[in-house]
Amino acid sequence: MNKRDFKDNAYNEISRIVKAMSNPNRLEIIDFIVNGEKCVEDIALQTGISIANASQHLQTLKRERLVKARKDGVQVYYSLASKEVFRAWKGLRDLTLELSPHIRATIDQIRISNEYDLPVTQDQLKTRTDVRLLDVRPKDEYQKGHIPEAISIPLDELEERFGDLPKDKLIIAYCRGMFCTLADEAVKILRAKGFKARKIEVSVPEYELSIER
Amino acid sequence: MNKRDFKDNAYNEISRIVKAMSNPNRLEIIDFIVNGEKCVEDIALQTGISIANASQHLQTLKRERLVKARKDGVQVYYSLASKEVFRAWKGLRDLTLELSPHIRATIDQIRISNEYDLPVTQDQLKTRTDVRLLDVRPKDEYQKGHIPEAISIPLDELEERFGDLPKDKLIIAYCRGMFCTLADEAVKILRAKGFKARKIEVSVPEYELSIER
DNA sequence: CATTTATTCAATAAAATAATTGAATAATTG
DNA sequence: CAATTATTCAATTATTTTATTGAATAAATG
Repeated sequence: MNKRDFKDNAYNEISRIVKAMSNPNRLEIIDFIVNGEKCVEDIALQTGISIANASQHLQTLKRERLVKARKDGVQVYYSLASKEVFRAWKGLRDLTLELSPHIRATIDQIRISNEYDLPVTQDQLKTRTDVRLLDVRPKDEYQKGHIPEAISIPLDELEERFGDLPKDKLIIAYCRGMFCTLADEAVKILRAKGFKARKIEVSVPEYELSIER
Repeated sequence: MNKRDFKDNAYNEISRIVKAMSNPNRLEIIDFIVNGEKCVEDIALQTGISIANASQHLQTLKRERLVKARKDGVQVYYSLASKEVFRAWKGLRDLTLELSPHIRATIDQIRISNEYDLPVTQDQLKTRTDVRLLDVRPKDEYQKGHIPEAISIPLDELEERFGDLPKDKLIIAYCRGMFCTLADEAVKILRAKGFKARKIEVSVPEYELSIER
């Protein structure tokens, strides 16, 4: 094999992987299943596309080995094939946030329109003892992995569980990450009830990646 | 703006950036200009495509702000817009190496067919004093940035400069990175002349990234 | 100012790709 | 066996992508 063929080979292979990630629906699927395996119906529901379409997108991702499938009864659960897939996804997401200031602005706007203070960074989190970390994702995602010390109150149970939360501490809510608004909504509700509450932008996979080094 | 519109917006934006990176020629261009700015002709020559085609691909990358252009007299020099672009590229490359073992195998085959020992890792590099680090890229790339302690002998000057290299030390050659064969060729030549020589896989941008943390 | 050189632009044509839908199929469970 | 769930298939449609020309533009040189 000559030099040119070798290079063509390599760049074509990368291109195929990148093309598999280049569709908005597939990007959203990746960003969703990062929080734990999900069946096709969950994914269709979350992304607002048809089940057949979701299945097809999942086949595309599977063909390129970006996701793995686990059959449990009649359902097939999909999850990311490896941490490396998450790293690549995060690289692309962070790049886009740098290159497209308007996306960053939209995120901030959503925060501001929900009457937010500045977000809390991950570093601040470690040094403060006057806070209570709150995971507002669905229970199953919490059970598959969460940030240490976090308690689980899924957003739709929040109204019934105000009693489990301290009034004197700052409640720091997190959810699925950058493009998820669960924690934003939780903070809004908590503030209306007189709690001190904020969102933190870090998600579980990002937290886990950050403690690896 | 509702939740769905916000998400569509975000994933569409990422998708546009990813699509700009999804073409094999553009991936090769990115991987090439990582080593310093290059004019259109250089890029066309390196990738084996026409000048008009190279220019067109560069416009696509520029439109998405992945590369920046600097005009110098009659030439336009292109380079990556930021470190974040390199990080994203590296994420995709590393992901592909994990997902496509056959690419890794091809790289190793090229190494083996050139009679190589196991490659030296970056960590080993720091602890050894019995080595001489050799940058075999074109002079201009060395001048734009190189690994500390490395001396510059472009591959096409190697035959005339054997005298500048020690016979008693291990010569560790590096070039543009994973898919570049300059260092492989240098090692082959050096060994034929009785030098102890190896390639190291790390490139300058990867080295710089690694010392950042 | 005319010429040369590098790059971009515009238009074309070819090719490939791929997104979506609904119906059909297959597998599992009760 | 009926119901549920997931996957595949085929057809349609749309869209995009890409390489190739040759002309246009811009800067430098004689």
